[in-house]
Amino acid sequence: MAIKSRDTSKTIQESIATTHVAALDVDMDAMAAISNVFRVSVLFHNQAEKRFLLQHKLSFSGFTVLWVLWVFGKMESYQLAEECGITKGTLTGIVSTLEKHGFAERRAHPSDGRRRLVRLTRKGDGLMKKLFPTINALEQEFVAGLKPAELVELSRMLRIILHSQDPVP
Amino acid sequence: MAIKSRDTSKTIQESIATTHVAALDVDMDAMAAISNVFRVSVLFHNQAEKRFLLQHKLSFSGFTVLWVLWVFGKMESYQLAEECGITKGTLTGIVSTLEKHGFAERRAHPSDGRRRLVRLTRKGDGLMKKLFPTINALEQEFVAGLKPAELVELSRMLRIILHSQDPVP
DNA sequence: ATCATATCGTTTGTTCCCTAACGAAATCAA
DNA sequence: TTGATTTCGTTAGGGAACAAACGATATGAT
Repeated sequence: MAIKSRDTSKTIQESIATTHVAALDVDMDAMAAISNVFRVSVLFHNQAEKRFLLQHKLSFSGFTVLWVLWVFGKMESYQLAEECGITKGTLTGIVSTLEKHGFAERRAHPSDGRRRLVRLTRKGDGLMKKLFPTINALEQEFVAGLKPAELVELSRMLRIILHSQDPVP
Repeated sequence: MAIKSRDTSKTIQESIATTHVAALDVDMDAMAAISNVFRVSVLFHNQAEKRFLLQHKLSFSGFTVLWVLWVFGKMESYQLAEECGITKGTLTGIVSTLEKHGFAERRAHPSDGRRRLVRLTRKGDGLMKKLFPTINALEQEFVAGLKPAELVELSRMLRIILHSQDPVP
């Protein structure tokens, strides 16, 4: 059985791309880093959907919305959209889908007739209790090849990127 | 003027999430790492689309297809889809959009009547020559807060994750 | 030569995602 | 109090994403 963990070689795609743009004035290291962030992101997204989410009629986006509701409790739509990183128009569709499957519900705001409150149903809460550890296990599986110190270092570097892109108020 | 680079503190979202799941048996470091990979990915995607791509009637996916065509030359559809990490059905739609805007074109395969060859038009090639350095500049902007050695280390760790998820043939 | 199977690109149907426009409700001004 | 503006959530339209099914073509076996 071949040992495949701790393989740090370039992927095929990375190698070909590197060769092709070698003549241009390009920062290869920056390109490699961002490209690999994308690949990990897409890979995790697909794995999570196929292995755990779709069998519950849940898209990754739907799971994200449920997760935010689970962590923050009931929320108003515009906050929820902000937190999930999507627009309010998109959120309307996702919450409608979640409502159709009985995972979330909309309520009227007690004092403001324009606003709606979104919250988990009992069914949605139960689903999250079951699903969250599963997703976390997948996260562990993804980073299993990294040493503990490396893992912390990875998060730290990503945070540097995130903070550097913070909108200046 | 506040110095905001090299900020390695947890984001607000990370803090709240951490507190909420503290009681559960959860690997916080794995959760933080994957979550932050996602945030960087979404952030870059949105910035690239809004600042450089949409003005050319190009989606991020469309740009990806164009990029692969630019690097690999003309390709058959099924290879192109594979390389872009999307399904062939999705690729049909994207190539149709690219064709509509004159960036790419479909040709018949010389010997196999089922296959199609996709390639850049002159207009598409010119667009990539202009766009690629711009995107690379955004990549540099994103990782500007990292020291050169850290940047290399970041790519290395992401590759470990990618290779660990390689499908076993 | 014929029939069965496999492969390739497209189409179909659902969901997601955005921007832009809209109606309802709240707020503010005069 | 009336009228204008702002702030909500929803809707509309287009592109993107997937799986599944569908023709057309190629290839294989008999």
